[in-house]
Amino acid sequence: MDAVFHALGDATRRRMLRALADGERTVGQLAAPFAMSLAAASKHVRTLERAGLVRREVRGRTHVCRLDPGPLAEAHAWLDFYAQFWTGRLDALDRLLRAEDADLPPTAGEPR
Amino acid sequence: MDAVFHALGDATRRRMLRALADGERTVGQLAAPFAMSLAAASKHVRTLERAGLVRREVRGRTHVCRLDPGPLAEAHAWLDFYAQFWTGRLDALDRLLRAEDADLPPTAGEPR
DNA sequence: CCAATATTCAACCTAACGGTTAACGATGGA
DNA sequence: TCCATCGTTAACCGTTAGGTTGAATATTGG
Repeated sequence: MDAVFHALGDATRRRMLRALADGERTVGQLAAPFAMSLAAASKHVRTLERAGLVRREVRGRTHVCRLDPGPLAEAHAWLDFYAQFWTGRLDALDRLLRAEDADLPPTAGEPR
Repeated sequence: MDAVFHALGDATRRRMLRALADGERTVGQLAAPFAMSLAAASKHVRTLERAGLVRREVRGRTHVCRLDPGPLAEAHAWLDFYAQFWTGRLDALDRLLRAEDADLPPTAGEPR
């Protein structure tokens, strides 16, 4: 999760993902739109790969990348928890029910 | 967007958000569950604040924080674009239609 | 007024990030 | 075979991140 959000926290990498949403891309193709060295772009691809967002297939001398949406789905699901706060119906009971599966219970009942 | 995903890319800050989902918390209350100095926790709160995820109200000598779900909704919407890849119905036409409002068109039509 | 509390600030450390350039390895094509 | 291409690796650089400690600031309560 850390790695996923960290990977998404960079506009270059987000744009690479957008490119991959249109289909397979080689590292060179992913790098092309950016005013940076291929080596730098290669590092971004590796970051996406380590986050599980990209899978790579070495075809000859080119590395073909494709999107792995799994971690994106997880991130989406994580954010889903907070949907109660931006959708109109933020029912207090509903929020309380969902609070049961929170990360930790160290800051328990309503303080102050 | 960079700041939002970056803020989410740290487990400490994600847990702080979870705490805030249960209601207002002071900086001290947010810091309590963690084995780190208050100063360190204070930095995390500031990071969340700069990302727009937290709003702070100085009440006397305590700083009361509450969740601002706006940026979370934006992040959620950004990820929504990729939902087509993890939901069963990844219709090629649908994907093409959505691709129109992509970040940039530099890597245009299907290469290779 | 004084002391405790809540929080930030400043200085410092180490590690990671994002970028560069240069060299290397492997592949593909003439 | 020779050379251009694709991509990674390594070394380096400046900046940022995340943590510490210690001092400063403001507020509250007695």
